[in-house]
Amino acid sequence: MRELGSSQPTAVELEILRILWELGASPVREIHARLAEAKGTNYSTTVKMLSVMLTKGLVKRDEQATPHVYRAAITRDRAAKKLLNELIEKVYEGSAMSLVLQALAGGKASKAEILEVRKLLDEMEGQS
Amino acid sequence: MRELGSSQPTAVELEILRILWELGASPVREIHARLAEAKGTNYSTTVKMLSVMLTKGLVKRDEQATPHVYRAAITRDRAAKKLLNELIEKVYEGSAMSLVLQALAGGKASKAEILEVRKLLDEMEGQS
DNA sequence: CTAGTTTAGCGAAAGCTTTCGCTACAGCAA
DNA sequence: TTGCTGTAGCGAAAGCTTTCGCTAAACTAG
Repeated sequence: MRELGSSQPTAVELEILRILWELGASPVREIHARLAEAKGTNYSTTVKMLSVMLTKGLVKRDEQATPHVYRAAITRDRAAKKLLNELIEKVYEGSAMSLVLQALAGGKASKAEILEVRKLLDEMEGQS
Repeated sequence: MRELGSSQPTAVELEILRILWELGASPVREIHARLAEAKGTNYSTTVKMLSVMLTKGLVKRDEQATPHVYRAAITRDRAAKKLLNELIEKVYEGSAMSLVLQALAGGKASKAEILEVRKLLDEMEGQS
């Protein structure tokens, strides 16, 4: 019962994705440097993780280049949306707004950001 | 490097929490009925999961009552906030608004919900 | 070419989560 | 009491993620 090409990234996988989103396409060495900095893990571990992620379709690699270059197979925004939907589904059974309210109630939004949200709300109301 | 009493709920744990949030405090039998319906797992599994969750502090139980009654140790909103913060941290390194925009852009909000968000935004601006 | 370094990968170990078999005890029924 | 049903729990198996040792191939310097 596994959906094709849709595994959710696990903890370490997400950590690697974040590095790739930040650095852009990179060779293992660079990715490892960042990962080791945060977690002190072995080079082999990084290589293995990337190979696992390749199998799962979470990253792609250019084998032409030497050393091989890896890049994220999904954008940060798409990943966020996926994880978010999962979260909404799991915790609130589908009510996105409940979650949004939670996030907003967290309170750290700047005026500029609030304005941006308002703008989006306007658009949404205009459409519906 | 484990924070005391702060394990994040795993997949099945979250499923059980959701059942508890819905039903309120319940005996194993009830929880199991729901869980089995969704996943077809064994009664023993449910009991074990609850005992694991008890150890982790995710649920509490009244042992006076027979059969024992379990209830969630955190509210739905607190759990959501925790998971959300984790998500924000992992994916956007702290910018809650980026994520909120993602959620809103999902688009399924009703007018009533949008209004509610506006109200909250008003309050926030009033305070700052 | 040769030795040393970097890159790639496999397979297995370690560590969680999830699953269940088997045991035991409590309460109720005959 | 004896047997039956519902409840509780332990310990180990199964399954996934994460880790690394060891091997080998590719590249670089001398």
